[in-house]
Amino acid sequence: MNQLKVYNSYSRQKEVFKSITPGHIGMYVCGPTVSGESHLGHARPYVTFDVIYRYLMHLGYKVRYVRNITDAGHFEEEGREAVDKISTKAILEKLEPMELVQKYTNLFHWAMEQFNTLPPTIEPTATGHIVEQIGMIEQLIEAGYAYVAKGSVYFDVKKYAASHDYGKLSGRVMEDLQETVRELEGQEEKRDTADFALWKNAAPEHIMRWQSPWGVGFPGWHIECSAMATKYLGAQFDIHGGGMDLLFPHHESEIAQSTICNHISPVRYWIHNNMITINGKKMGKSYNNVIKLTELFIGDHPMLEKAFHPMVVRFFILQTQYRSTLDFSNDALLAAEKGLKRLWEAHEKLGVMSYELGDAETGIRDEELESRITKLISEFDDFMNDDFNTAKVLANLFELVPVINSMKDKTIPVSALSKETFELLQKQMKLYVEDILGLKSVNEADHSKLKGVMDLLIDIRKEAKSKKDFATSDKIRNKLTQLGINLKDEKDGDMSWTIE
RNA sequence: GGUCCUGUGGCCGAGUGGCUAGGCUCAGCUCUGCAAAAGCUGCUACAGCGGUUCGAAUCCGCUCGGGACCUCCA
Repeated sequence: MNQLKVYNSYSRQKEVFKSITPGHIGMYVCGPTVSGESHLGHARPYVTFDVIYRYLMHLGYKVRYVRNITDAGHFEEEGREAVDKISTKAILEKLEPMELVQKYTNLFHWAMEQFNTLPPTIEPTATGHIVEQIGMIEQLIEAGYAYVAKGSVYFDVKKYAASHDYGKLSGRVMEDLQETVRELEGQEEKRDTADFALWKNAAPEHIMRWQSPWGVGFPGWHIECSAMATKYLGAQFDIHGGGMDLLFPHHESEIAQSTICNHISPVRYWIHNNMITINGKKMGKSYNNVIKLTELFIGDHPMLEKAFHPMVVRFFILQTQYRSTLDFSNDALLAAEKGLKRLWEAHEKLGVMSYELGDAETGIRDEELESRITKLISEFDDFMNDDFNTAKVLANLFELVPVINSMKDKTIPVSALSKETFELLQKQMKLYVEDILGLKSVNEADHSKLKGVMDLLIDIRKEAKSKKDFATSDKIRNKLTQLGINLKDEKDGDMSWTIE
C-alpha cells in the first residue's frame, strides 16, 4: 500500500505524512465563533476534517482531535469601536453574553450531528482558557516579543520577522505588510501597523471582560488557538486545519506566538480547505450572501427551491476535492440529491445480498469484471492517500453502482465473482460509504411498524397483480405515491419501497 | 496597489504530458400490464493566441475573464 500524502500549505506541496509520535496523531482544527448561526460555508471544514479524522483512524492511528469553540469576543472592527461583537448582539437581543454563546453552541452541535460528523475528542472553549492565554502572553512579554500599551498587549511582528520568517505560510512579505495595512483608529498604540493584539483593554460597555496583569480586558483572537493547542497537543503537533481564509492573519500569527513560547514551529502539516462560493463569490458574512444551515435544511431561502437533507449537503461537499472552490446552487444540490440516492440505494441492496450460487451455473466466472471490481476497490485507499481525494473515491463508488444493480436484477449472476471478491465488495463498500465518507440514510424514521404495514400492502398488491386486477394494484401504488412512498416492481416479481 | 489561486462538455466537478473520471440533465433503446427504478447507448469538453515536445486540458509566455487574502471571516 502506498503512503499517505497531504498537501502542506506551509511548503505548498504534497508531502509524505509521518506522525511525530508513531501511531498517534494530534490534530487541531479552528472551530466556530459562536456569536451567530452557522452557514453552509462553515459546513465545509467540519465535513472535510471529519472525513480526514475518520480516514486517519481507519489507517490505525489514535487521533486526538481538538476543535475549539470561540466564545470570547473579538472586536468587530479593531480599534474603531472597542466593542466585542458578542456583547453587541447580546445587548440587542437582551441576552446574557454567555446565554447567547450557549444558544449558538447548541445550535452548532445540532448541525454537526445532522451532518453525521464525529465529535472532536476535545472541544475546548476560549473562555475556559483565559488563564492559559494570559500565561502565554506573559511568556511573550518576558521573551521581549510583546509590549504593553494602555492596558493592551501587542505582538512585536517586526522583531519577530527579523529572526523568523513571518509571512511564509501566507506568502506575505514584511515590507508589503507594513505598506498595505489600512489606516485604523487606535493604531497609535501599536509600534508598528503589522503588530497584532494579544490582549485588549476593555471599554466600559464591553461586557465580556476578565482581570489580567494589564487591567480588565479580553484576549486577542489568535492567542486562544495557540494556548489551547499547546495545552492539549504539545509544543509541536501533527496537523492544523481550517479554512483558507484563516491563513492570514490568524494562522500566521499563531505560528509566531507559539514559536516564541515553545521554541519550535508548532505545526508539521497545515491543511486548509477552500471556500464554498455562490455565483462565483465566496459565501461569507461580509458579502451578505450566506445561506444558514437551518435555512438550507428547511428550504427557506430565495435561492432554494426546496429543503435539502444534511446528508445531501455532506455528499455535495465530498464530491469536490477539499482544496478546490465549490460552487453552490440549487441545481448543484438537486444533482447531489439524486446521485446520493442512487449510491445509497445500491449500497443498501448490496448490504442485504448474499453470495448464493444460483440453481443455474456456478462456473461462469467473469474474470474481466472481477479484476475491474478489484481495481476499483483497491483504488479507494490510493485516492484517499493522495491528499484525501474523496471526489475520486465517489467516482469509483459510482462505477460499482451499475454492477451492484445488475447483480440485484440478476442480469449479472453473483457467481460472476468469486466469493472472496463479492465479500470484499460488500465490506469495502460499507467501509467507505458509511465509515469513512460518513454517509447515512436520509430516512431516519423508525420503520419497524411501517414495514409491517408495507409488507401487508405489498402482499395484497401481489395478489391483485396475479389476478390481473390492475385497478387494485394501481390504486395501492398511486395512493402510496401521494403519501410520498414510492413502490416499485422489481425484476423478480418482488416489490420494494422508498420514502421521498 | 501587493501576494496568490483559477478558467474543463447544458450544469456541478476529477484530472499524474500520451489511455474519452464521475454525478446531474437531455435523447434513444431494453426490461415492464402500466409506472417508477434499473441496465445499455449517444451528447467526445478543456477561455484565446503563441511556444516547448514525437505528443499538452496537463509545462512555459502573453491576452482576456473569474476569484481569494492583505480587515471580522470556514
